[in-house]
Amino acid sequence: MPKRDVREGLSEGLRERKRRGTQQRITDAGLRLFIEKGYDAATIDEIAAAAGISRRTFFYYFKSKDEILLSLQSGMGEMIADEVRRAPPDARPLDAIRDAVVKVCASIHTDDMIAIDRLMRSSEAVQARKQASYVQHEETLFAALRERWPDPARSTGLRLVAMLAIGATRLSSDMFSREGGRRPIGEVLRDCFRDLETEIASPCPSLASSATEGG
Amino acid sequence: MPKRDVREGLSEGLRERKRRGTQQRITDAGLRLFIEKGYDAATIDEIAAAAGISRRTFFYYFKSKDEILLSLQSGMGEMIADEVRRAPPDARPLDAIRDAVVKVCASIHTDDMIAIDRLMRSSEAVQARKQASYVQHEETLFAALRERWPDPARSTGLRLVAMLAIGATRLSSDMFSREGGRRPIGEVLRDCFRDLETEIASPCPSLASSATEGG
DNA sequence: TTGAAAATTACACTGAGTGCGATATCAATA
DNA sequence: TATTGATATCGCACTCAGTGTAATTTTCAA
Repeated sequence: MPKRDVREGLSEGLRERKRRGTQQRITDAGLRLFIEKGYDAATIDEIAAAAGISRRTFFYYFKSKDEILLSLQSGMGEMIADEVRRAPPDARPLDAIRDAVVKVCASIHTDDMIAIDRLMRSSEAVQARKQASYVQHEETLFAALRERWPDPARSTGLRLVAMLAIGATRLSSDMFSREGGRRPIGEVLRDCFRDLETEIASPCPSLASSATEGG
Repeated sequence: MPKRDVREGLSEGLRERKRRGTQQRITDAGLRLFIEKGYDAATIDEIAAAAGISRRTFFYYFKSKDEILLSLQSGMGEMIADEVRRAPPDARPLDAIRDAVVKVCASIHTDDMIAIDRLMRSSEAVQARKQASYVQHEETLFAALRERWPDPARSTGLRLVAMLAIGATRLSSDMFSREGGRRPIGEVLRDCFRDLETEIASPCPSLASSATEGG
């Protein structure tokens, strides 16, 4: 009698526990070695050895070396999207996202954030993949926005708002890291979004604007 | 008599001509092979052979395989920035950028654009580096914006406007490629920027939307 | 207990990218 | 013309990331 696999999420037993353990050990070993010797100098052989597994098993857990770093920020997009889904329906999308981002970022260990950010900066390829993961976040967020404000006429606009919001987040976390975390991330974020609104929304509507003027 | 090295840009002689020729041959060979066999399957050995050079010389011209593709869109950022520098000073930044982007994109062969876009989509690493190059464009554009509107208080806002504009460009070129180039790129771009303004600038768009409800 | 699925491993292979050193070519000068 | 220095070209050997394959062990459910 099959015991109804509905309990999938609970205690998947030894297998699942081991799996999580191994994954964690790889991440820890990787992070430690990256910090110790730099991203490029730390080889997969070393990481695998430090994690107590074989080289081949590493690739069973991670598709590539940079996934170690990428996996650390993979949940962000979903977390922000979830917050947005909970936003009051009469809010402006941009406000809803700002509040969501502030809330999510507040829940992250800032020390780790700075360390990881520094690491990512040390390799061009990783840096590039990080940017790509932001695009992923944009799309996740966009999906949430469309659920909240389903009018298809607004779709493209919402896509851009998602871009913008993730962009502001990117800029904020950048500033935050470069400042060494002196100001709280929430504050940096709010400032960014405020500056954005000042720049976009308010500048004198009196000026002749969108004339299709060739130059 | 040293002939005034000021003429650097003109006909730097045989050496420079050869150099450009080789670079072009590598690019051509690479592009052809990428299209023929796919990005991953085309090896550097093959590309070098097809370009009539040695494998080692390839790396003298390009830092890596993906640089062949990246080099094709490397000028974009500067071109847009130059256009922005020429914009009337009373224009709104976002309008200035939009016009600049429309102008620059109009000068690009769309067939190539679509082909290259498809290629980039075929490799995650290249895709990632492409995103990274957009960030580069953002920064180039931001520099131009700061020259035009130097008020330091607006700096962060302008940084975000640059993000936004490049984002709109990214989205447009994405839509354009996915549409297979049916609509002219300039039109797609304008629509994007218009949708953006509608979504952002208007005080409360959530109430007065024409409910074009679809499935 | 048994059998399927998941996890782990070794081995061999391809291909990107680098370091090094040798040789060739260009461009200018004595 | 010979010399010289910078720029190009090339071959070789190396490291390392990532993959394919196939064999072995471990977990888990029936």
